[in-house]
Amino acid sequence: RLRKWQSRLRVSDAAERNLAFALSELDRIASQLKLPRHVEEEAARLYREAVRKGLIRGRSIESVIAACVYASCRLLKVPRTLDEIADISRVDKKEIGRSFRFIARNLNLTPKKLFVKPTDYVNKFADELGMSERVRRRAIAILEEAYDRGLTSGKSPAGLVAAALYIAGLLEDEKRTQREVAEVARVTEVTVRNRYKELVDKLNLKIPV
Amino acid sequence: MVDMSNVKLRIENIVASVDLFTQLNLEKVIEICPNSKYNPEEFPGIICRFEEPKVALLIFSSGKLVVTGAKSVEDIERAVNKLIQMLKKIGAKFGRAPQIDIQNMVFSGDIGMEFNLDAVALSLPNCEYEPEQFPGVIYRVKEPRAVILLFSSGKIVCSGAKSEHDAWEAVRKLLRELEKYGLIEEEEEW
DNA sequence: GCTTTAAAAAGTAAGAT
DNA sequence: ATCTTACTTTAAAAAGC
Repeated sequence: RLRKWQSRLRVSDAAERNLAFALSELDRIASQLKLPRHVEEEAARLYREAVRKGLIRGRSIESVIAACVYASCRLLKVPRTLDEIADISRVDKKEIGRSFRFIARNLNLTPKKLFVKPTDYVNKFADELGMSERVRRRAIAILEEAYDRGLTSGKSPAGLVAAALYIAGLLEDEKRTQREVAEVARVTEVTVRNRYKELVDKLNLKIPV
Repeated sequence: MVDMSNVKLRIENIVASVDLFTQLNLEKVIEICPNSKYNPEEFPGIICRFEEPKVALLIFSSGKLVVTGAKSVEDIERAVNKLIQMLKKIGAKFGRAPQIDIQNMVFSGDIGMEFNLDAVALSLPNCEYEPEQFPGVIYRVKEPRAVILLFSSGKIVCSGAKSEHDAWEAVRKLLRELEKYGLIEEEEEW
């Protein structure tokens, strides 16, 4: 009888210790990324739900917490790249991505709920690049036309937004280098260049020389 | 009825598990396998490659094998028989015919139509689409059990099926779902 | 869970020239 | 800048850690 009691206490002890560790890790990531409180709270809620459904088995607490942070950002439309989260997590991007897809599947986080409009990424990157409202509008118009022309399926949203901002910068005389847009979007210059070429070619954009 | 007349499937890889029903001394087996690798510390089996038929074999001391890279079931049978002939020279005894089980078949294919994957992901239930991580939509078919990767070009990859018939059945189910949610007739209106 | 093997799809990445 | 090579995703088995 007493033994059973003790083992239960031990189990709840371990569970509490794990939760405390998870929440402290969440706090660390949230503060470093300067995430709004509601995003951190949603990530905590997702994590508790994942624990309740036994989704942590076979995965590290750290990768699941990082995945919950990313999922929370997606759900609440607070643009953050997986790279930014991976930078401050001890777990690598690939592992966080796996945990993210796993919890998304099991917590019914559908592509629809997780969809973040390119517009939100345009604003985030433009903020970091100090670009004007005029450039943002232009970039969004380019992205909309690209979508209508079927040029965006399967492509990295970050790469597309980076290229659109690069082009909009040239058109509106607020140039930023490919290196600068690539850096904020966390893609390579080659990706920006490839998207840029395709958009300029297929949308017949006239770039001032 | 779903129109499958424009759909193509091509076999790319077959994985089979095989039981030779004979224990093997891998140290002896290595010496008769030309291009093979054996590092028990990193992997318990011998990794052996045949050029004809072009397959890769994983050989275990239990007498069980994994044959991969084949493009046909016949290739697997030929590879297994070839290995058996080699093992006989090294003194292995075979009391019964090997048991070959097809475990997985991978196909590449084409649905013959382009897709707006954002639209597919929005309406097709139980699918995954994370273009930042992988360019295709991932769709899991329960029965027959298989997974299909759908790309915007309409090209697909179907894996997990245990027969060509199952692969076609899985693709048929995906097409039924795409049709059900109005994702088939698009084309102009993206 | 991981290790090893094969193969395709399309996109992105990395290192070399 | 462009090329080549390589890695992301999917499935499954083998024996052992």
